[in-house]
Amino acid sequence: MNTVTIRDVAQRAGVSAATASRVLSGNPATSPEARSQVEQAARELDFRPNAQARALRSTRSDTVGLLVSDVRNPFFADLAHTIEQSLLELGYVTLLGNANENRAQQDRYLDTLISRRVDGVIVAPQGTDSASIDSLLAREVPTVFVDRTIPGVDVPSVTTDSTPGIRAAVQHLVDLGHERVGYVAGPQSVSTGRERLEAWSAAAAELGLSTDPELVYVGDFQSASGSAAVHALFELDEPPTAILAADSLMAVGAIAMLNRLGMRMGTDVSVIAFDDIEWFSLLDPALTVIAHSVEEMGRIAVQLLHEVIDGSTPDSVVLPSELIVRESTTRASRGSAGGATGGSATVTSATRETPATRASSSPTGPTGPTGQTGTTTPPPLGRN
Amino acid sequence: MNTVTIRDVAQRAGVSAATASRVLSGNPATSPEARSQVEQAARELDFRPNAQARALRSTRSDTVGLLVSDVRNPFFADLAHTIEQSLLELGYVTLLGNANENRAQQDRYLDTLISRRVDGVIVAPQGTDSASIDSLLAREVPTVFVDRTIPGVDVPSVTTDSTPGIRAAVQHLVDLGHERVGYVAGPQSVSTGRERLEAWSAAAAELGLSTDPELVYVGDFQSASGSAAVHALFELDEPPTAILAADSLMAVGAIAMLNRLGMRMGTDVSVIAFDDIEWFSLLDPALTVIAHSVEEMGRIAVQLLHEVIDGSTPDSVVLPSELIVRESTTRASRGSAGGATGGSATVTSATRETPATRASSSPTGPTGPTGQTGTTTPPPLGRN
DNA sequence: CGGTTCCATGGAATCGATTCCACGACGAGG
DNA sequence: CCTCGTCGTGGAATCGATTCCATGGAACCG
Repeated sequence: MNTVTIRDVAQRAGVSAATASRVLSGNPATSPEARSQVEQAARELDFRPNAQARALRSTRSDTVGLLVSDVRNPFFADLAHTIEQSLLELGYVTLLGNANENRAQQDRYLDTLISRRVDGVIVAPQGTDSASIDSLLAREVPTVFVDRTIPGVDVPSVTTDSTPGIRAAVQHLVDLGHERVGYVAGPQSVSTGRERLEAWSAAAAELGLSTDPELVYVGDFQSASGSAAVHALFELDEPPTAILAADSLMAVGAIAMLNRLGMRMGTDVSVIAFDDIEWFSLLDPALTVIAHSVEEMGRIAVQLLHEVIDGSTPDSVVLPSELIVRESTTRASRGSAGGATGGSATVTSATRETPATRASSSPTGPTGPTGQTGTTTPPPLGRN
Repeated sequence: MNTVTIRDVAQRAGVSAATASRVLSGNPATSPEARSQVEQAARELDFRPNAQARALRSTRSDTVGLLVSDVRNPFFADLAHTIEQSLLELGYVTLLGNANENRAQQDRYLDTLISRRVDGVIVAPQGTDSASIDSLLAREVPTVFVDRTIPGVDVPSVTTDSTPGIRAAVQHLVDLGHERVGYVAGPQSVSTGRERLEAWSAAAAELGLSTDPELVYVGDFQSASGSAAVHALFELDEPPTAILAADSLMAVGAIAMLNRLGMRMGTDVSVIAFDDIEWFSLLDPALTVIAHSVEEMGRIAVQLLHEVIDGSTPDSVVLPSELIVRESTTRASRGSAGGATGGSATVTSATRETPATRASSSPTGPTGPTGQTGTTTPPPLGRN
């Protein structure tokens, strides 16, 4: 590895290393001649400052660590993308790590982030406690939680309030005459898994769905568990007439298993997924979903981190969720009688989602606090 | 930021910094007492070595840069995932960057990777030339190309030979009676975009599809261009009866536009996509695709980089592609007469993909060289 | 015209871990 | 008993950029 140091640049420019450094870092205390000489020398030598040496001395690395649960989950891929873009605008480079929905791997990654002295960390945390997260906080590394939280750990966060979306979904299913609905829950070691299950249970009890515990299957946010859930739910004596999955990957697994079992989504079984993914509207029938804005979440996470790095302690933000009704939810069918879905191809494509089909959940006022420390009014939920 | 240095550890252990360093880096020239003392002190102080200082002195950062074109593209998300996991096993941390299918952003990222003195770089390169890539090579930074190459730049690479898959796809469409097929090409500034278009043109000419240039629409590997392509293709006087899209995102865009135009995939128009994505088989009808193994590609990329870092210059590897026939391709329909696809739901799900439906492309011998420097026999194509 | 301020500059210290080199102690072999 | 080799150890140099501090010259003011 050929290596050009600032001393080489200084020598070629006929100045000292100190002056060269000042020129290259934009320090105003430099003469025009020195400036042009150094800049030319740096260009000629294709000089790239050693970021390690710089960080060592100046205790800034201009690097932010981002730890997501699973890049292959489209929700986190989108999130990683917006966060990375926002950080780039602020001059930070992103060190992206993948926890694989696995606490050991999360901790391994956090340890290297600490070693690298990143300027800040954005985490979608696993589990309920973690030695590495404690370490992070003990060292006062600026940290922000995104999508998920850890109870009792006081860190600014951006999360989604799942309640309005789930409540609207339950209401929608009740309106369609469903009584037994299967719920494919996320892991109870993760805050979103717990909150969504609670919201589900509360809404089901209040709005009159069956609260039979057999109708709840606890998965792990990965697609295989969605398949397992559907398999289990349809072996019950009284199988459900609809399914609600707590994330997109489990929804994918669930739909795959429905197909395998020869059941037609929208006709035989209604399906709702949490998380709106671009291609969910391409399925036939198009999937009814509970949506929340990934872009918003990513932007706000970066903004919060920026404030934490600047020394303030911003309030946590809770974003709303909303139900988007498409075609995968229809009137409850007794036995396997066909539902009321569109039959011919042309009708199907004519009834695709329009703005009017959205049952939005009170997008005006702030959503209630969900155990967060401080809660500011959420910005309006925009779709890219 | 509380900071514990190796001197603090040494002092607490009653030894010098040199000895502490030796203990912590596993140097055998240490006494058992020193070892236990230092280890205990390090544990008590929760010492994390400053990776910057270490890298500065030892000229190793144990970090590899990975530059993909777009994390939101499921193909690259999967690729990033396998590469990251493989690198982790070798003790490297991955610095993931996103070029956004944009050369300026790619170069910006490569510059910071050079500054950080990463031990190696894995790139899916944009464009046909790049000052930053030249810089990389001039500095002799170990580099490997993945999925794509840059002509004339001699760097080990793992790529897919698109030819057999595309040829099989064309043959399949010819067998179904199609004559006019729309091809949604990738950007011609990217090697895969060029190679796939060439393979397409050659196969079309040879096997008897129309070579009308109006049937080729050049997109940019992102979904909006797939939509635009379909929009344009179906305004032709003689529209195509089938569509082949050169990547998954453009296929998504194309399908969305077909739906919007009220055309039913599989019935009115046959569709084939390059890249097999998990949920493509969930579409109804399930999508016929040209597949290649992401896991293989990721693993091999890491292995190549490992060899380059060790000082050898491994041969490039070319992986095969194969056609997987599902339900989105049916006999050519004249006008809008219905095709021969399954009508009832039960039949549809009964005819889902089985191993027997795969028309594999000579998986035994090595595929011919496609302009690569050296080409080794590709390993067998396994699916997770 | 003398003294003060301002400014560009270079020398040297610094960040924290690694590593070269020298030193003392101890055991073995002559 | 002396010497040589081995081994654990500490001091100091090192990596490369930044930054504190001192310096000398120019400009400015009374």
